Amino acid sequence: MADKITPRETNYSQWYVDIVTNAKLADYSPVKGCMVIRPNGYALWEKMQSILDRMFKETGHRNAYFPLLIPESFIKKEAEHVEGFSPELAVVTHGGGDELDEPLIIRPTSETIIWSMYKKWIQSYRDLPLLINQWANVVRWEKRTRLFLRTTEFLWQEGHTAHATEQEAKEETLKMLFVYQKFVEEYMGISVIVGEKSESEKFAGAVKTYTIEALMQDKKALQAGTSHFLGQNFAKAFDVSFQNRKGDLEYVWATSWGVSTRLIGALIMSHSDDKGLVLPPKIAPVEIVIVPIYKNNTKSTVIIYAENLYNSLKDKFSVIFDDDDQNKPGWKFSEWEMQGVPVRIEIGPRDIKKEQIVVARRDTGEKINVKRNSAEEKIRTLLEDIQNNLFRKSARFRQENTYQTADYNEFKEVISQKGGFIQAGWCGSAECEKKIKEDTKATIRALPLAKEETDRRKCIICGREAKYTAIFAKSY
RNA sequence: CGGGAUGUAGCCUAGUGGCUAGGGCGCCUGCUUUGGGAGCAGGAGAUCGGAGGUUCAAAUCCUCUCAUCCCGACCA
Repeated sequence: MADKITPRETNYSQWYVDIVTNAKLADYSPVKGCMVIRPNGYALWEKMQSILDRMFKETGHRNAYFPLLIPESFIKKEAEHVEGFSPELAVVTHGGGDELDEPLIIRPTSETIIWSMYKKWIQSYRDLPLLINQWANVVRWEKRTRLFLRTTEFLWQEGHTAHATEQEAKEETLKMLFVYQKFVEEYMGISVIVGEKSESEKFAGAVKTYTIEALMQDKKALQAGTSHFLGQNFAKAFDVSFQNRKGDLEYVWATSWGVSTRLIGALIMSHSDDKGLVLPPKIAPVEIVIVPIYKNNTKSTVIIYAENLYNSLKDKFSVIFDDDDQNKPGWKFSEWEMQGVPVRIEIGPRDIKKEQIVVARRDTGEKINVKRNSAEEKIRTLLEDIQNNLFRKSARFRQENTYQTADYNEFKEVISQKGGFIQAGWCGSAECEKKIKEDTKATIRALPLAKEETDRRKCIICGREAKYTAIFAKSY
């Protein structure tokens, strides 16, 4: 059979599309730019949700749900916010057969509706902090869409918090940024740069935007999560104030932070190979698949042996026993590899004789023989090993594709020939940032929080004193 | 929103004006198989993306339109 997945070398974009469709993660919808998330893709999202949701709750947040439809006037209340989002709004003009008095927008994000409610809920410092998260869908009318990475409608979570002091809101912003970092690195196995966004790249309406940036296999950057310090911008726009202990009225300080189904795209482009999806065990909906191998005369023996193993594992792992009689083992191997299952167990008559099982790992393709009586322990270790290996690979990849330069010609050379992250000095001016973008298509992905010792004290463009060490890259 | 490509069965595809649109995968039935995408036999499935036009005759030519992908400009 012909290969279903276009090799990365041949066409990286097509490879990505092939992975998504062949692993049955998503499919195109009848509406342009929208996608259907299929059970395999949705199971991934549910897994991410459950881990993140736990982390949000551990940091004191509660879930709520705000409406999909927002009065058009709300979005216009914050100047930068409206400017940023106007081009990508979907607007509802009719309802129940009649034209609406005021058009409704479908939320592109929920700051405005949430802050209109916070106005009602916050009067006193005793009402603060208010720590709310919501899991929702949002719609942004995009010119160019790509499965998971940028679709017209997508799923995400958005945290919206209100605080009595600037300091506390800033701490919250960073706290959640680090929650994202932990989640993406420890669970998704993706190494990220943690940093602040430049003025031109920050969220419309934010005072400061922070980001975790990952590097995909094609050496392009992907913003994997953002956390914003909103200052008092929305509090002022929606007149949300509180009385402090002294009885004075003050505006509330705000944050918002989100990750989306785009993370699934990041996951695919970080770990997967030409055989299909590769999933880190901690995020894999199915950790183990057992494939029995038999001839007619050995079938019952093998099935019983395999079923026995399945029963001993099923309470400890997420495991599937693929006893489908229609497909041959080779077909199953390919299929489960395509779907990214981290560990495959093969059991045939030869193994039963030796009281062993064959264990194949998805990340390296390596097969090992494991004694039946130590199976559980070995598999547990192996899953951990795969998880660690994927993260190490991701970290090494990012490191190996991060360059440092103080010379603009070299900068341009690296961006166009190699890709990856480039660390360089930046004076902080929008002009220099713009020039780089025009020359090379690279943007500032982050101003890393971890200040590394560098000797790049000059701006890569203008040669003036550098205020920042910036990470540049072409991005999604 | 510009440039390019593509639309023929669930998927891939042959078919540059001429008879009943051909093949592969998948699907259904039966038998044989099963350690890296099995074999044989039989079977179902297509108003050729849509609309209009040219012609004795259109999947094929023309016009319009819709959709998707790829590449750019804008964005989680």
